Amino acid sequence: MTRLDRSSHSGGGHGKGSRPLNSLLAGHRVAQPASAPGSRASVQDIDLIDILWRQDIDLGAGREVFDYSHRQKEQDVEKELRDGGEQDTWAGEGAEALARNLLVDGETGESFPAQFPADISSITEAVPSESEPPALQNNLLSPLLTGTESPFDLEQQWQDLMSIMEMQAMEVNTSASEILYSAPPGDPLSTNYSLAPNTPINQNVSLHQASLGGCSQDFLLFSPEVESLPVASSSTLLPLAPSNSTSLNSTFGSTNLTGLFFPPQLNGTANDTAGPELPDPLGGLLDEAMLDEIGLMDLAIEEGFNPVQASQLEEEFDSDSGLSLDSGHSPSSLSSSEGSSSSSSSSSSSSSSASSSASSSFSEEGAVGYSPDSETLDLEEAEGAVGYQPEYSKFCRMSYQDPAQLSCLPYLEHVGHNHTYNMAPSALDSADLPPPSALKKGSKEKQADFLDKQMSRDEHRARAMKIPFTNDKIINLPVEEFNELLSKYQLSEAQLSLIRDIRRRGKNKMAAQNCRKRKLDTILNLERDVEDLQRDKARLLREKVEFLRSLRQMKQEVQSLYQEVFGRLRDENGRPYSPSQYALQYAGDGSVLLIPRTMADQQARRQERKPKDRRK
DNA sequence: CGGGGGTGTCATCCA
DNA sequence: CCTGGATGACACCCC
Repeated sequence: MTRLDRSSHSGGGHGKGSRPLNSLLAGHRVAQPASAPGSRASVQDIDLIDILWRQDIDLGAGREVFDYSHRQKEQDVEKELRDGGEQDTWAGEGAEALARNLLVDGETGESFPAQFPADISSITEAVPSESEPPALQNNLLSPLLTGTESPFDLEQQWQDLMSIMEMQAMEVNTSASEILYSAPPGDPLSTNYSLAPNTPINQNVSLHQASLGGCSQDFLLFSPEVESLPVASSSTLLPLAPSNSTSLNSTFGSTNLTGLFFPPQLNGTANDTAGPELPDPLGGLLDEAMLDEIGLMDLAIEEGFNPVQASQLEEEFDSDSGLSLDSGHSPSSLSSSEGSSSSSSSSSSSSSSASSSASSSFSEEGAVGYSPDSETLDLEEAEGAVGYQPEYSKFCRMSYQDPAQLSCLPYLEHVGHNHTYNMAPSALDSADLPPPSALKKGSKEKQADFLDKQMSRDEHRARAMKIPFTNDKIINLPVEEFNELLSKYQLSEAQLSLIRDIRRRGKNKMAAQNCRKRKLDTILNLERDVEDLQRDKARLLREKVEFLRSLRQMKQEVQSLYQEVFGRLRDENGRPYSPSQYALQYAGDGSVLLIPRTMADQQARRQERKPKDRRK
């Protein structure tokens, strides 16, 4: 059994023990599709990770740090969406953003609409007309939408949105696209959303503009400076008089907003052509829309997320406390390498290969090392070698690989893979049987030939030099016993030298095997670590999206409240206030003030400049 | 035939 | 100094 597992030496099996490892590695790096059963990272997972990559880019971390074949795959997918073959996706994103009137921050790699400043002004100032419902909406709603958010938060949201959008765009080409665009039935955005799966970026543009535009006013309500505001006059501070608010409700009802989110003019080009007469009147609303979209995206993410994997993630998040733990799973983890040779258990739990698990079986470790190579089949030595193996187990140190397991079936070990190159011609000539071509096809000769092929170089040499004991012993005996053994025989200098070489080579051979195995395990551990980190990232992203969603919900509630309050306000004549001329401000002491728009805008601008100055 | 993976070996460092 | 483990580098083999 174990010997079959550890048939890496055999030509036919060609490393059954190690092949899976490499296949795994290859699968992660290049060949295997991410959704292949053997692959642990699904497309969705990778996409999520990509989102976080982008955030890393925002923070200045180069994506190439994490770049793997995932990126390759993603690029392939994106190539279907894009004409250009950008090397890097976010470079491509930047190009695309430019194409859609976006500017890309060269420092952060972040995209933002080129006309963003204009939008702010247009939103805050260019909509005085009361007869313009969208403007009213904007003026009404925008203060509430991002009042608690700094521009940075908004840009973060923007980044999230972009990332998620891109992910969506990618997944349009995948089977998950249906899932992605199946929004909850209750969500009013779902219809619009599902209608434009192929133009997410355009939506992004408008949304972003809207969000940033709305941001400029959002300080009104929650401005900490409200108290210090030279409130125009007592006349502007009006009692909140309940009255009919039908017009406002019909105009500003959040349920109606959805229809405004994705009209044709919201596409980037449409915005350009729309001109000043469409000064993004939906700014505030679109901020909301963006949040809605984020929520949708979140849903998309969550649904697009491989459910199995998601649940897996949940479990693993709970169970995985960190990389160290994970690496602990692995027997031959980096930390274990120091003591790996002294403890069989250190390699027993190896996740990876059959060979490692086989090596954990101590009973089979008997002749760790060289013995299996052939001596056990040496007719002259077979008895001694076989009989001796158990003893070896006492003395031999454990190794990752235990060639000993092959000792019982050495023919499996060396079928078709005899490293007799470099062999000294003299030794070969003197030791070898006549070349196969010279042999008749008798069964005995066949067997001899076969056995001969099983012999390693050193065995041939040992036989040629008439070494009176097995290479197994030479290699695996402890020093004392080894010397004792040597002393028992009258050996020539050449023989002694060969024996020493055999011993050295044999030990080095095992060491090399261990070394390679360890290296492989290290790589696997690192890959696992990477996967864990990716999962962590995905989890964090999901949490973030969740937070954004709840934030959006809160904003919606505040917005509704704002509408409700504002809609009930009446002036001295009993008429409702125009949202374009008045705005509510939330004072720090909990009171709500009604102030003229102009004042509110000024204050908003003041608020806006402050962080900018601070940045400078 | 060339490349990739596995293996053995050598040289070297180090404990 | 000897022994042996670890490892990079190289050569070879097999597929």
